[in-house]
Amino acid sequence: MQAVINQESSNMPAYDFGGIESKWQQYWRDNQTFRQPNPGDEGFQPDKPKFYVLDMFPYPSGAGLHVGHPEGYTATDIVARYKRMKGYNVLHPMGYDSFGLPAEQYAVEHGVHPRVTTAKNIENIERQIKMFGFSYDWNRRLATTDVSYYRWTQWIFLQLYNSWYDPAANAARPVSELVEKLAGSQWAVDAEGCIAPADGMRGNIRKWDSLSPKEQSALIDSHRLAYIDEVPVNWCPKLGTVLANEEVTNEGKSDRGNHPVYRRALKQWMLRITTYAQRLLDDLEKVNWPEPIKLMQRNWIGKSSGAEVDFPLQEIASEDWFAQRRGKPFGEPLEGVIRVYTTRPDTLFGATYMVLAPEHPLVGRIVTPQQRQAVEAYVNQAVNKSEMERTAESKDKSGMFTGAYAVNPVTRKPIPIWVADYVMMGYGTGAIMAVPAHDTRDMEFALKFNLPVIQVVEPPRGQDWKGYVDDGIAVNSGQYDGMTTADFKKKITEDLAAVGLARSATNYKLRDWLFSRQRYWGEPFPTIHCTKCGTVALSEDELPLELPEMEDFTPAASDDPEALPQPPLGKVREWSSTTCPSCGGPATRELNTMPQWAGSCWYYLRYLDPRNESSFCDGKIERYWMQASAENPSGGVDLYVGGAEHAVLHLLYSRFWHKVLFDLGYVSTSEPFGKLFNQGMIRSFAYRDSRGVPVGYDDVDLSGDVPRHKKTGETLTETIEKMSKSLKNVVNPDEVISQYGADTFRLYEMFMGPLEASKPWNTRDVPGVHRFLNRVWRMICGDEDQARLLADEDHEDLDKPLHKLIRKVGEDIEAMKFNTPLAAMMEFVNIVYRSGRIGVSQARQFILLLAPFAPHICEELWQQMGGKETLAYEAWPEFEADKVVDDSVQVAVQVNGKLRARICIPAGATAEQTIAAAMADAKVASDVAGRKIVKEIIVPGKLVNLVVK
RNA sequence: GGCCCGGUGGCGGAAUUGGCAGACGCAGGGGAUUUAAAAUCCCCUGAUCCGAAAGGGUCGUGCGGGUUCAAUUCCCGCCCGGGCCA
Repeated sequence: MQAVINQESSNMPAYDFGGIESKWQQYWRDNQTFRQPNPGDEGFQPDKPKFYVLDMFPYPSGAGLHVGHPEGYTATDIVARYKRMKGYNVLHPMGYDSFGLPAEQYAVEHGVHPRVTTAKNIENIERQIKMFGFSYDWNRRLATTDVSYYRWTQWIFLQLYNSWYDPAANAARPVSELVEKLAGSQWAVDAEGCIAPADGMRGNIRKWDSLSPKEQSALIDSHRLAYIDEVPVNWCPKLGTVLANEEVTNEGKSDRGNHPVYRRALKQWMLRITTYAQRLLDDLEKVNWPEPIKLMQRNWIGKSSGAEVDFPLQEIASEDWFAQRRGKPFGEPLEGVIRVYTTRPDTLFGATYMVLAPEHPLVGRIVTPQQRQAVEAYVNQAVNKSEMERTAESKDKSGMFTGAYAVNPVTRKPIPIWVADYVMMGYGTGAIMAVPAHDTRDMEFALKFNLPVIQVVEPPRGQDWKGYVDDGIAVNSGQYDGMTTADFKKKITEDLAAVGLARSATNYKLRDWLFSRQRYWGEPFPTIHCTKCGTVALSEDELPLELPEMEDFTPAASDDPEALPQPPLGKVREWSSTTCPSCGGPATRELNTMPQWAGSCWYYLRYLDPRNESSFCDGKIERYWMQASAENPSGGVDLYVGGAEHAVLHLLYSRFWHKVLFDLGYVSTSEPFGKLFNQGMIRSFAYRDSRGVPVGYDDVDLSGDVPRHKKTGETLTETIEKMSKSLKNVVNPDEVISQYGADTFRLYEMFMGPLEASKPWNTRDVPGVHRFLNRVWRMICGDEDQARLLADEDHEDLDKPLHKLIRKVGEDIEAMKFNTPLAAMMEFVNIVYRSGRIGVSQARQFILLLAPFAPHICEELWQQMGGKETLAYEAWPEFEADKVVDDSVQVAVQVNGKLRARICIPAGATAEQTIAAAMADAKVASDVAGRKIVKEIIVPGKLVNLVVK
């Protein structure tokens, strides 16, 4: 070891980041440094604890990587490298979310097959990712477009299709179990088609064997977790596809391309995520996620509780009718009854009219002849509107009187029934009681159509009751006057339930998941449609169902809103026409494909066992990598890092699939991601001229006190914005790396600020961290001008700073703080420079601390100091407890809260000694002189505050 | 409109969560080295006032109040920016 210190040969070259980075990247590749064996593989070390650290995999767009991607990837890489040095088996994979609409759109526009453009984009983005030297186990690489991957996506779809949600087990169960129960008569079907244990049933029961085969299969289909339904969807003729609500803008245009979107009822595959609403909500308690993300998921699931209340139509609402309801069960609504869902049953006395959703089946039945024409016209235009257009509170309310009346079950007064598009068929029962006095939208509607407004809630003093929507005290509510909102809700629900007019009910905003796209570039559904047998699923051994080759895969785009959807797959006749696996007759394949979310729903599981051909993932391997630990009590991925833009959809869909797989026994944890961390967005400076036209960086002169246009000299405005091509403020990682190297890039992104914060990229600051790496290099190697500071013997003065640094860096990485340990390492290097030397063993420890952040330079310096192989598996340095405490401490002395002096006293000084030392200070003494000390506050080792009068 | 984040020097940010505000870095200034420049090394750098200087006073974490010996941190009200949901 001593031999490496040779002051004679201090003519080392300067820090050559380019050479060092390619050298070590090649070393890692050649030596398979980051290959992580699975349990059962050769070289697997079962005695080590495990750590699964995952990045949200990128969509390989044509534009390649932007600076936001490597921010999260660097953070996870630091954690992965740190954990390896701490003795963990670390799973750290990377892959590509390569299906989806953008890939196809790109391919459509450029006239190249999506497979070709996708492969090219993956190649490019992988080249970019590899420049950063991340310690991924590239053997586990996957892409959602790989046939060997999507065959298992199809397989999971089959599991969904072949399962139903058993309310008794509160879990998904195989459909075969359901059929068994029905066939064995333990379970039966009631009049409304609900399936339940037969012995608890009342009313008309239908037995399984009394049903025709068609009825049987319809009954089963209506319980599958994947089912076909005719639902109003966002149909975009121009893109030739339906879009999810979140793919439609507030203006009712397509998120991509800004084309008009129409509401249209289409037969679509749906996933019954709503059956999991409660568990998706409850299990948020188990996971270590940022609270705002949990809150967003809770809001999205949107649980509310209230009551369902029946309002009879005026013509049937006799005293007899009400009397007959008494004591009767509150089953499906009877003929002539409008059932509403309300979260505010306490405002029933203020319900002055009712509103049906335009799609409500009763609309056509109750409308009076005089009103029929107007109502039908209204309904026809309303169903074309998007949900966004209909629900926006700012939107002018519209509606139409049906001519019919219902009777308010508590006041027994007739109230008019309207139809209006601000009521959604998909929420609650599709009908509401309107209480204009205490509901914002009902109030707007009542004002517009001149409907009565009755106060039933008394707000706290000083507030206007009109439009008061919060809790208060009941008024104008007969015997209930004076009750608080909470008590009233409970009481009236009970009272109405007793007379057969209401029941308490829970509602979720969450809708079932629309799972079809009229596109080519997605996973084909492993199902066929047979005229005789209906929808039939392929069996598992028929997978994968590969996408057929196609020349012209463009969807049939049209400007005609009435145009029928024509999925591109329909053009491939030889593929689409097939035979029914059930009856052998002619059949067609499902022509829709799955949405992009499908592939990203479960990729974290495939990484565990990516080459398995007989299963999506081996159970033993899954149990090892997903097992719970003290730091990760829920189990699952130990650390998942990505942008907050996936807070709701991807993370909710993944959790849903994972729970289904859990219920069916395919995975061992109920939650996929134990710990989630959201990185902030990296934005950058954008410059605009006086007309507001964006100006690119090449044309901006920043040398003066204000930014100016280089050519015209015009003063420019500077803002911080999301990077986008149109703003000309995109920073390209390739350029930064070629100029400063990957280590500098990694350091800069970590040094910018907290990972979770949104922060501006400022290219001006990049040389700062580069300078730091140069200083580290020269500290150990020196260069032409400067001798190294490395010495054989340890420098005692560095002991305490080094051990404090070891503690700090470890603690901060554990806490996902990456900017502060770098600041601390800079301080340490500054100390070394000032003190003039560092011992080689001290330098080795320092390099190990820096290695997760800047791995290439550290590998090189490690080798320079005698390391024979990679430092990736060197033990993380341990700090010594006695070396992180100071002998003496500086204590601030305040008089009446104002800083007056700083004194240096031995650590562990008593209160008396501290006060004495403080009083001994001339400044303090003169300040206190002649005044009475009323109070002495002592914070040991930190501060003394003398309160004097 | 509701909910959730955030607002600290010229800039990015730090502050053990109630205990010395401004670590570290950028930008700026000074010095050393150099024929010179770059690079490098060392020092200074919140504002303001007093002082020739050493030094010292006052103000200061979006704004206004409050709690406390002590508030960037806790409470109330407002302003601004961002996100999510309407």
